[in-house]
Amino acid sequence: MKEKPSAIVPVQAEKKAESIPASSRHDKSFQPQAMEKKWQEKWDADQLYRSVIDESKPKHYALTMLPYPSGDLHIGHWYAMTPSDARARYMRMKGYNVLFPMGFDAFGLPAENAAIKDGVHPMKRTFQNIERMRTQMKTMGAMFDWEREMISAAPEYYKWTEWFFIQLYKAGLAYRKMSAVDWCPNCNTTLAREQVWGDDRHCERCGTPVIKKNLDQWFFKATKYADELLRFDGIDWPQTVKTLQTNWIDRSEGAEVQFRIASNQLSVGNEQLPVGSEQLSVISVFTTRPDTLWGATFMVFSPEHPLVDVITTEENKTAVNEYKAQAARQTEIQRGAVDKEKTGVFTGAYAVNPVNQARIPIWIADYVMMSYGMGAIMAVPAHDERDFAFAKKYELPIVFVIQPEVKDEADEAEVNAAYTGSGVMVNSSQFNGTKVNTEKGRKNPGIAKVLDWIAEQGIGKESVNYRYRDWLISRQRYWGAPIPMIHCDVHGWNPVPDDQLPVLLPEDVEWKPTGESPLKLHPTWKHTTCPVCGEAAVRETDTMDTFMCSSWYHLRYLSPKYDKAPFDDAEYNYWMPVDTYTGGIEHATMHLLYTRFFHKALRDIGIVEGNEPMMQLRNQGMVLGEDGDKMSKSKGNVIAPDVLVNKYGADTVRAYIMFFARWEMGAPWDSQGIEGAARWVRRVWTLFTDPTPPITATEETKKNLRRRVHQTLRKVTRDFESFEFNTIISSLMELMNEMYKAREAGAAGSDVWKEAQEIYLKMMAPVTPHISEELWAQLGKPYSIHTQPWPVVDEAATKEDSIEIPVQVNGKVRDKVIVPADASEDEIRAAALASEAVQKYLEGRDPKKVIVAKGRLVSVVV
RNA sequence: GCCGAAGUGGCGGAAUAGGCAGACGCGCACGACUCAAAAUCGUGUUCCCUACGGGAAUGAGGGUUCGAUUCCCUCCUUCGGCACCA
Repeated sequence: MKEKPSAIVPVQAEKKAESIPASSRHDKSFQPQAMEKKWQEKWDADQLYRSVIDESKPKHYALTMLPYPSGDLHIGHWYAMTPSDARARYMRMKGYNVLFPMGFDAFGLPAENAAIKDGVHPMKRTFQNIERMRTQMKTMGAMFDWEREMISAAPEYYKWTEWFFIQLYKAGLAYRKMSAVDWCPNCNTTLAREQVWGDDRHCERCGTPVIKKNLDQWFFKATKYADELLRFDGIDWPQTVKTLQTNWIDRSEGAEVQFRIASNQLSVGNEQLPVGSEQLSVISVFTTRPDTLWGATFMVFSPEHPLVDVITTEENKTAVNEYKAQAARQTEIQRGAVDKEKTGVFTGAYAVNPVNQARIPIWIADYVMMSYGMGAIMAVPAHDERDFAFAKKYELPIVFVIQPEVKDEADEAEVNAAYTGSGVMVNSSQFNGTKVNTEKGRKNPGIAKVLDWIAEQGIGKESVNYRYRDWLISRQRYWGAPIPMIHCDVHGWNPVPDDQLPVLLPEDVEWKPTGESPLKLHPTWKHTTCPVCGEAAVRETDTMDTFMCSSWYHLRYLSPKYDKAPFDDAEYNYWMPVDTYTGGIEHATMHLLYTRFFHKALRDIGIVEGNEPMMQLRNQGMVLGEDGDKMSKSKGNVIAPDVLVNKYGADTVRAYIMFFARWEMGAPWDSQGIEGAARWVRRVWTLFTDPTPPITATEETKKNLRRRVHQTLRKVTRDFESFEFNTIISSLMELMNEMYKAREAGAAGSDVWKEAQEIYLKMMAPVTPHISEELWAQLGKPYSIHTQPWPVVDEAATKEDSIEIPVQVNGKVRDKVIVPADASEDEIRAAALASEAVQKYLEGRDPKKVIVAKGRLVSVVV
């Protein structure tokens, strides 16, 4: 056995390898960096990737999620963009007029935080970063049409972001409300519900746990579209995204039931009733189990419920206030801990169960959340585990109203736990004997009957509740699109008139680490006049969530310089909707849900058409560091694409990105693995550029080569259609190996060889656009390969003459027989049974059964 | 707890319709070239066995089938989402 080399040796070896540029190691004629630059400049000069309306061709709008201009292009950007580019290029060759634009999601916190640190204005920094990233992006050799670039932080863009806000406001879809909202103490701003993540409820951007604050904020009425957002008709989106959105919206069917507060308990000795208390005698609760109403033996209010103070009796005030204070001190995480023991206190008040007039006590407990449903519940301890635990602890009555059909179980259940299974209703007056199953809503016969009855009696109604909340738009930050609203003491809130748009961000702002928005602190900016009366008024100083900017950017690409409207109708009519959208799945319940909502809102306003903005969605995975961890500067495992491009050229980086993992899965980066892609690109170069030996190949060799070419074309075409990029590259590698063999056999230079070369370069062109263009030119073909039609499979050529068929005996492969491809079942059977190996295993016995899977396999059973 | 995705060699991964498991590549080993190394080219490379030949193997166990990575059931692990949601 060989010893492993000592530690010194590999270090030296590495050093040596590093010092020689990979590209010049063996083949002086292959200089990818210079060659790539040459073609990029030519494509640019020729406007090869300009996409303009062409009614003679079918259109294809390919969109990949736009980046935030952080300042440096990351390998993750390459991973997202270059396969999307390859797909767009493939569609172009298929005959589509393809739009594949790129832009920048340029508002956002990092630039503002950096400004607070070093005083550099976010505008300056952002546009510098964009310059740099655009230059870096151009090294990818992607077919981006830079004439259509949009930058969300540019006034000519955010003018229309503001305009859209006003359209939503005018349509009644934007409103202002005081409520308890999520606040990130690090980012010093509120966040939308979707932007709070994980068990510890942290900020999606910076990871800091959020807190609750009561603030007056702007919201979009996204919940109006909850039901429609649950439907994905006519769109080809990954099931995982649809599931994530469905779970996020979390529709639950049930009933709203009204309980009267027992009047003698109402606010004893309280002279001044607060606003809204005239309706106090009735309180609504949401329940998914109206069939268990007869088992509601108490009510529980959330400690924050506004009516708690009103209903609490004098003798219970101290305990209630103490409990409220203690609940307020706890974070939502502490309160949300599932295994926490239930606690609560009695308010002294009673409610009346509307179905049986039972007088039931009202408690407060922190297991009831103000943020869901009505902030109050009817408690049915017999049939709800949480209510059961609570009732046991505080010795509240437990009345079973659903009886399992098997009696024994019932007896046992009554003692130990709540019963949540199916059965028949009992103790429920006229409903006794009604069957109940475990379905939700009307599908459950018990629930359906009770729903009808409570509606008749006027004590409740069928109702649907969602976890989904309206979209909180306000951000207390400078670097975003201003919310174009003006407040006047007399006329309230009014939109900025259209002719005053955009409301520009002031440039002369001071950066103070106080956490307050510089817009608020600016001495003059917010002072303006009321659009209604012309008197002094103030501007809204909050800006918009940047997800607002990205909700419509796909529309701005259509006509980024258009100044009469957010987009030009002619462009819209030709290009929309987006045909293929690619990007990360982390946006499933954020951007991808916001943009669907936004589109539906615009549709109802009459600005856009159709029910969905993006017809097909595909998600790529993530490139991890070589250590398998998420890439981060602090871990030092970041892979820089620029370094790779300098070493290998863009084609190799593109090819490796498409090859090394299943695109939708992602995988850890492998610095050695990229050598394989580099080798492939170089070997293709060598194959095409080495002098051609004389043609000596047999007809059979040529026929076999042609067969492989067309089989590969069929496979590559199919894989492009289905986004299976890794097998595109492996198929191309295989065909290259075959071509080397065919060359060895003297096929080079033949007509079949020339066809193989042509098809090979065309298949390669979407993946490695530069070398394909170069070799295409060297073959003397007309410029450009990227405008060539995708080759057509010659099905006849793909047919095999003879096939090798494995023969199994009792499930194990024992031999392989070669038969003509068109052999009949009988012929295949005969050939298989004639095999010596098979005869050996038969040992003279007759086979019990012989199964012939035509063209595939023979299975002999003894 | 609920919902979803995924478990295949040393590694990334492949396997149209239930039909030869491990394509392609990395790595490794050996050989050619070289004074030598790198690069390049060639050969081999799932594991086990006294290696001719045979056996086992796609997270584990069971089932359906002539035949299961693929279909069904139970379980385990990892990742992601949601969660006292009424």
